[in-house]
Amino acid sequence: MNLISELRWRGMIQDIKPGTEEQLQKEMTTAYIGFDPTADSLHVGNLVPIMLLVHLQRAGHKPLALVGGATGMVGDPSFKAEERKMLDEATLLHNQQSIKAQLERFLDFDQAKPNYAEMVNNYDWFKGISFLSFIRDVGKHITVNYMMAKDSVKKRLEGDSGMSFTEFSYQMIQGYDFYHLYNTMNCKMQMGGSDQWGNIVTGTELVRRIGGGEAYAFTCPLIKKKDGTKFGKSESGNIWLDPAKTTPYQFYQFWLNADDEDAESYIRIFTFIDEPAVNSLIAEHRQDQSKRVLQKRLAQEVTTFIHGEAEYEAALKTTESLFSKNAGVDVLKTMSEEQLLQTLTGVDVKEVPAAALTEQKDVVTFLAEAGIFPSKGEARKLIQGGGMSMNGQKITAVDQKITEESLLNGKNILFQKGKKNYYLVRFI
RNA sequence: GGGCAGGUUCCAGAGUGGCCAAAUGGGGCGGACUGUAAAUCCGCUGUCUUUCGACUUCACAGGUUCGAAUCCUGUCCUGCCCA
Repeated sequence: MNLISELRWRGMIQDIKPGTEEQLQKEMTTAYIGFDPTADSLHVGNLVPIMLLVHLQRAGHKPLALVGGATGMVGDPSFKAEERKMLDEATLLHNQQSIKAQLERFLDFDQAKPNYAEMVNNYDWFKGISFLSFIRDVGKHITVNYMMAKDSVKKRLEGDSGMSFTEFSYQMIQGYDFYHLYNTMNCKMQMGGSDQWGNIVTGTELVRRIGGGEAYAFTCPLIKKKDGTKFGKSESGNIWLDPAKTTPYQFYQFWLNADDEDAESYIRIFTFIDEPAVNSLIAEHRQDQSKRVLQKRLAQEVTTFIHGEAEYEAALKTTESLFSKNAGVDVLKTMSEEQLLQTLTGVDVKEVPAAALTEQKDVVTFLAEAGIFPSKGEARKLIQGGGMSMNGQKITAVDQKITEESLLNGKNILFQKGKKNYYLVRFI
């Protein structure tokens, strides 16, 4: 399958340099995408670049994942309102290693394959370059006028917070990455989100002006939610790929909660389901949206891709027991503690000393001490707002006591904060 | 280096001596409705606190005043213009 036409029907092509498609058809092409080491795990926002690399490799080309050790020290100003805080070197190093470990699970690094994936870190080549040699050998080839004409830069120039020279330099640094990879690894193509287009084109310009070579690129539209809010966040923050940060159950829930409209584009972007199958799923979805056919399939595919089959099954089981109408909490009551814990895999567990039971604490104090709320004030506020349930029953009084009678099966209490946040309290 | 305009709570943005924990909008959270959706409506949104209230905030440091986000002095930072 032709990579570009595959990505095109999925709605994953925004800008594309002329000749890119021809290049891909002509020969096995090496292409790269950069990842920012801003945290020690990738999150769902990074999923699009990952998908691009996977598609690339499946189409027989060679993917490079670049971890931005150097660029991470500078910070991309593209379309951001303000300069971001800098990370220290130790943190960056730690983050790079964690990200590398994650990426290794999605791409095929088997060197026996002609198009095996590779990982590079731009810090490796930047650490040896002096400022003087850089501005002389590289800076010479790009005019400031050219750099300032970029939309990403213009926005900051027009804003009222200014832009430091450090940030302004960013596109040169990233551009040089491309040039470097072109020279050392015969990498002829770069991909990225559409906010990267400006930076990417600076790279192709450097390849052309310094080396006289031809480089290609395309970008993927940024994922937007229908309501315009940022993709990849939930009430509790980022959705991480690291199961220690976001449990597979929570991860599954994130996708299951996709908006009806968004689900139609997500299923194309975040799964590998082929076009006819996607079309029939969408048709089925439109017939009766309340069944959430798309969301369920989407959540299944993505969870399986990231966490594996077994974790998906567990997440599904947890979801069914917590949200299904006919099962619900009543079923949980009949379970042993072991069954309960197994059923509720991925739900936040809070451990509380068993002594707390005999002290007849009121819910507010109890919840604050159990760590479900940061303070009594917040616990009270939410309870008064009617947003807190215990074992499936709404808590109506702030002075309700927690005693042994509150126990679900003699051992635990299941709390529900808001509509979708569950906490299992275990007494130890 | 000179001139001008600014720095307010998550964001935008009012407030220019007491009625200010600070309008309004956005965002976030919660509730009702529903399909664990969207739209709509309602509530909460500095921290702690059962109520009263206490404490910390309007760039930073001092000062004037019974009382300052608001006035004065200095410092730092930003934008625009000039050099």
